[in-house]
Amino acid sequence: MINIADVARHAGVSTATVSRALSGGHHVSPATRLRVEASAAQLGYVVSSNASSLASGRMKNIGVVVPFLNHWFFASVVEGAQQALQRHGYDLTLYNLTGGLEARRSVFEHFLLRQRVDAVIAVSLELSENEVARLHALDKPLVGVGGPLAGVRTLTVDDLAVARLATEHLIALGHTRIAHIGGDKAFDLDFNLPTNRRFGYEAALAAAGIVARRDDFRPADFTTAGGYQAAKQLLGRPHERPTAIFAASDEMAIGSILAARDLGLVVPGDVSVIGVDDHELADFFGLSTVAQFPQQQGEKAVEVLMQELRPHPESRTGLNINMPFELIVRGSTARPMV
Amino acid sequence: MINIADVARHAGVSTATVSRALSGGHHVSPATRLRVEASAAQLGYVVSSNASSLASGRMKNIGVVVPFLNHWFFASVVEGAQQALQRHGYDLTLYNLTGGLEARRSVFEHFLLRQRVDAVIAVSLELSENEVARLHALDKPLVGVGGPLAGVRTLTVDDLAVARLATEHLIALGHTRIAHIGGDKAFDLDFNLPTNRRFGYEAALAAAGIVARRDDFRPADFTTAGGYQAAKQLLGRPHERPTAIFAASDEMAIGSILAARDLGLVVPGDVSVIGVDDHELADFFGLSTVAQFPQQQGEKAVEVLMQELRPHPESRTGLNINMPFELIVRGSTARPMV
DNA sequence: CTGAAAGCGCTAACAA
DNA sequence: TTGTTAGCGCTTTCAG
Repeated sequence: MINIADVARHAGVSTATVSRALSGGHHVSPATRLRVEASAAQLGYVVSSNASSLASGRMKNIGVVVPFLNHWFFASVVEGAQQALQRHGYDLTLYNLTGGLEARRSVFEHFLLRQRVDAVIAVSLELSENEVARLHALDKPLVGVGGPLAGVRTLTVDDLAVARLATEHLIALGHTRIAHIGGDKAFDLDFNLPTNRRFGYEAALAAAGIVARRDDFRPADFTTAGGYQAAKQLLGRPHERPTAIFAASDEMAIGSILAARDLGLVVPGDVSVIGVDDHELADFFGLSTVAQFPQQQGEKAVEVLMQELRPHPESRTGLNINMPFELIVRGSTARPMV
Repeated sequence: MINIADVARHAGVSTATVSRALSGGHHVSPATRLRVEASAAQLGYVVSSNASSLASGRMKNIGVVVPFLNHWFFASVVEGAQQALQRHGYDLTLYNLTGGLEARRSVFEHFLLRQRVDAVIAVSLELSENEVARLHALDKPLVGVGGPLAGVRTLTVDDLAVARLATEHLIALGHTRIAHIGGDKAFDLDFNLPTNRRFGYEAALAAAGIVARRDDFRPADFTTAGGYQAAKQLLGRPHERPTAIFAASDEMAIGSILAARDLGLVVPGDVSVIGVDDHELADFFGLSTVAQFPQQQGEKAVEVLMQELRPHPESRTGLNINMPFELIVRGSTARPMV
């Protein structure tokens, strides 16, 4: 392995100059910088990140923690973050908490603290105060994606507004019997997104002077199968069948479409269906939805972090950063038949 | 930050002893080991991985390279690898090549060579000889998942056998008009899996004395939408409609099921459909399939690597390691109606 | 603008 | 079994 001394010798300068020339290039004359760069390239020199980190305290590596990876949303966030980091010359070290409580503890007690990362991005994770405190104690910037995390800079979409928008779309089309498939309690524990979306739905109804019937809400588990089952119950009722369903995720919305079909109902003729996410299958199913952009969220998280990692964090944004969302109307929503 | 010297002082031993006690614990008396461990715990000491790596040459970190993350199969492999690595006390640094050629070069020229990783796992990636050579030159073990990579230890499922098994299942049920939806040329570039699966299909037919009709094969892009379109073509033919479809992925198989339904055909009454993967939606759609176990593949890749990373690699397995697969029969396949 | 030299925190000979 | 000590390769004052 060829090291900084080799380059210094080859370029006829000191190792200090090589270091300076290769990192930022401040306080080095253009001429020598060029010479050093040429030597480095010629010799195929690559800095040893360990030595560099040890000496400088910068790791050029950030930790990303996700609950699981095996899910469209999380995978997209990570992918976005990875690409953004790569542009900045950073590595991404991935931790996923699928392994349960033990894995979680081990991540926080050993891995994140090994001084491997400059900062941490926590995706859809409700960190305990203890966990947050630990990170803060180490002076490691932390940004959250999609939770609300006490005292932590977090990127969130306004779930209430998202749900309101979706519901308003249905109301504007003329629907008055609008059911909602939301998350069950298990999901509320880790991020109270289901509750927020339900509130948004109810707020939109209320604003339109519609009273939400209690049995027009059904909890499910955010999967296609869960949405299917919930929709079957909703649509199979002999009386007062809803003419529209707002599902809190596209996967549940797709389940609803399939449930409607299996009951012989036509979408959107008999039931309109709208979801949230703009999942990769949404287009195929012609599903109207409120898109959120997970990849972009990952990228943005990185930008925020880079900001914070700079010596003098200028223009720090507020603690809560609102991410965009957008109504996408496809074929699954239409005016109700009279 | 509290360091090894602090622990040494607290435990009344030298830093060398602390180092030994905390890593493996060889050549240390049980008594002092206990004492050191107690001190470390009490002080909240965590080794600086940089210093440790710099001194030892071991990074305790492995690089995983995937073409994209945003896909069930890759995400599952990574998840499996991550969990296995965590058990071994290793970190996982993720590289994805979604960014195109430039990103790819940058990964290989800078990131992987920064001496950050002890080894590399390449998932479904056709590495160039140059790229492989580079890694070998650095003495970095490399294991592939799901390609065949020249000169590299690779985990593969026998795609030919997988396809044969699926097709044989249909033949055994009595089908003779069996269509195949495979991958198009674009996919063959990166891993010639589509070709292998097609060969397996043809081999099974040939063994049963069935001649494969040319127009019973349709290429698609491994997505649900692609499978849907291909199946529409296959099933919409006025004459000699196939009674069964073998799709090279579950997503295409699901597309086929939906296409059949839209044509008013009943699955499996009018058409049987079988896929490959055991995708998370397979169960929901009652899809018969040949399961492969991506998570397990990720774990296995780690085991192989750990083996190789040990001082004296015992019992090295062959270059090609066959991964298991399994026929799972659900409701989408049945005897053809006579 | 450039060089000399002191660490960064740990591991691994080597000695004891 | 334990301690001493010389690096690992780089960054960063501090001089010049």
